[in-house]
Amino acid sequence: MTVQNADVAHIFEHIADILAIENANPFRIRAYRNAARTIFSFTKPVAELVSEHGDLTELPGIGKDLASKIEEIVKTGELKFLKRLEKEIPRGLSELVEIPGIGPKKAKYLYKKLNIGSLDDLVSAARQGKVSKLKGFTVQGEKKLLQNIDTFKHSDQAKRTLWIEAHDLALSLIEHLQKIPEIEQIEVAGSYRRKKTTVGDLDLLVSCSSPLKVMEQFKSYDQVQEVRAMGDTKASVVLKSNFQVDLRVVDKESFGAALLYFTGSKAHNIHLRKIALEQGYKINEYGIFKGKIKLAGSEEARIYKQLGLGYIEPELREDLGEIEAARRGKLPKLVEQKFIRGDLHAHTDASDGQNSLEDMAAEAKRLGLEYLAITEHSKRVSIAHGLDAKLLEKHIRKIDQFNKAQNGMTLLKGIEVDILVDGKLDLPDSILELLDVRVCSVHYNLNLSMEKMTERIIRAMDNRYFNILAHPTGRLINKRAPYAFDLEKIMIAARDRGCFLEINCQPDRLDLEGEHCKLAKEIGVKLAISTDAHSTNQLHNMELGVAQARRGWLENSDIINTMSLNALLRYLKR
DNA sequence: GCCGTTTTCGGCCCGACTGTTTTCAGTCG
Ligand SMILES: Nc1nc2c(ncn2[C@H]2C[C@H](O)[C@@H](COP(=O)(O)OP(=O)(O)OP(=O)(O)O)O2)c(=O)[nH]1
Ligand SMILES: [Mg+2]
Ligand SMILES: [Mg+2]
Ligand SMILES: [Zn+2]
Repeated sequence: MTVQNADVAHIFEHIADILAIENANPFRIRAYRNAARTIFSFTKPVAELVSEHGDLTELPGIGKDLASKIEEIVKTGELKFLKRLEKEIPRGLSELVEIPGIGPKKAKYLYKKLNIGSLDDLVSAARQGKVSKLKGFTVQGEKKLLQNIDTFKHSDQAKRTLWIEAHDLALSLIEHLQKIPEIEQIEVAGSYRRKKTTVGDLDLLVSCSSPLKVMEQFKSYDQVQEVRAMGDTKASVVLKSNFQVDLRVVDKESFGAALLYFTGSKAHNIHLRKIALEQGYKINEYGIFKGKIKLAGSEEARIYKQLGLGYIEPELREDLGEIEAARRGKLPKLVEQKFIRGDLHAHTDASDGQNSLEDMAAEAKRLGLEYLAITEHSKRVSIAHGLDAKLLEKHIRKIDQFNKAQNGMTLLKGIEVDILVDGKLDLPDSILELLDVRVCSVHYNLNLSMEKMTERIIRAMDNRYFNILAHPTGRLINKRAPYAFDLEKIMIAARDRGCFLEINCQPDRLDLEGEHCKLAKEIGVKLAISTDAHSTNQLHNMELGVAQARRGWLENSDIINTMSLNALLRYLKR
């Protein structure tokens, strides 16, 4: 198995943790964290770059030293430098800093004083009351520590919360807070606002003339389990679900600056603040300042403007080139929900959907769409009552019948046809030919080698009736990793054959997601944003996919379902 | 450890909350 970017990133993060415990230069530590972030979000495998003798130092934050370390990791699968560090600091010690309230200094202190080298060591020391006797700890703190360790052990740290679940919670929290009439503005910031597929917590920002009231109301939310911190302007609670919510309250003159700060990302903030310094300004969550004079603060856009930058949409704020683009006036004009004219992947009760064809069409029309493709499963997916050729013919007639009635909404004759293990499609060309659009997907035999899976999909694309590759990576967030295949090769093959890839809008798929979209744009393959709705409600998920497209810098022209129906049908012909 | 149309050395974002720190370090956002 070749070394993945995520593996390299994890090694650098681990090094940063150890160096922090060793009290190394904080900027050296940051350099490792920055490099980890850069590599993690780099769209191409660094292993590939190494084998092609590419120049790793062209990546931001990667210099000579880190480049050679990456090369060593890719070539040997390990890093001598890390081995050396691990001899000095036990591996378990970096677990400690995962516990809220324990940072590198306390971890080192516990190690020095009590020889605590792992979470288990810490638990037994705390149970014996040894921790509370140390300087900087209390009996109460010791109790809380044991609780925090317990919840940590019982939660899956790898699991972040789906954006859509955070969304429901956010609505409920907002409703609760808005009972305070003095509240002027309220916004959910953080990764939620940047529309990441998953979030680590919720970050709420409020402007209000009486902050104390807001803090009290926040604390009284009935799901609050624990108050982590509670000050004059800032509070942090953990809910019964072990989900953290942060609240920041500012006055309205600072709302824009605070929104900018709280939306992040952290890397975006640091980069903006660095530019501000270079221009003789200072940015904090209260505004942008020249000396003591506040130049702006109530609106985000005015802060960007003061720096000579165009407004940067939240979805782009990852410090992945958006600030440079803004400076050069080269920001993309991102695709928007209102430009989406149709949906190319939906199911009805003819296979495993919940609603009738008529209901789905009516809802799509209500949502302002011009066309909706009905794409039932094919026969291989028997648990979903996939259609065989005969049933599909019946289905085709039904759609023709529907369209005759001129409903102000055109249904497209489609199919979600399975890509079989040998790369053949699950239905004969003679029937595929009769359709307007064919969505093709892999549902079975997921454990092929990378080469076999890539070959399988490309062979399927060789079929001239192949239009759109559905949920291309096959991952299910928090449940199933993407199957092994070469996404870049697939994108190139699709582009060269006039095929397209999907941004599947199901909340636990979001497949492709933002970073993949960026790669698609670089390669030049166009995408379809499709809900894969199995009910009328799920037709509303379009905006989740649009958000991912936006995170990937995509514009209207990168998305085929921004086209009019006639243009699209011509475009699909191969 | 990285980086550079003000620099190849000397900077590297900025502030809130907590605890016992009597003047600030640690942790976190
Ligand atoms: N300037 C500055 N801002 C920060 C720093 N850490 C966090 N922030 C800002 C930017 C973050 O997006 C925002 C919220 O912090 P979070 O820890 O909740 O991160 P975020 O929501 O981006 O990701 P998440 O999904 O919650 O892990 O606070 C920092 O060290 N400096
Ligand atoms: Mg957050
Ligand atoms: Mg947060
Ligand atoms: Zn489907």
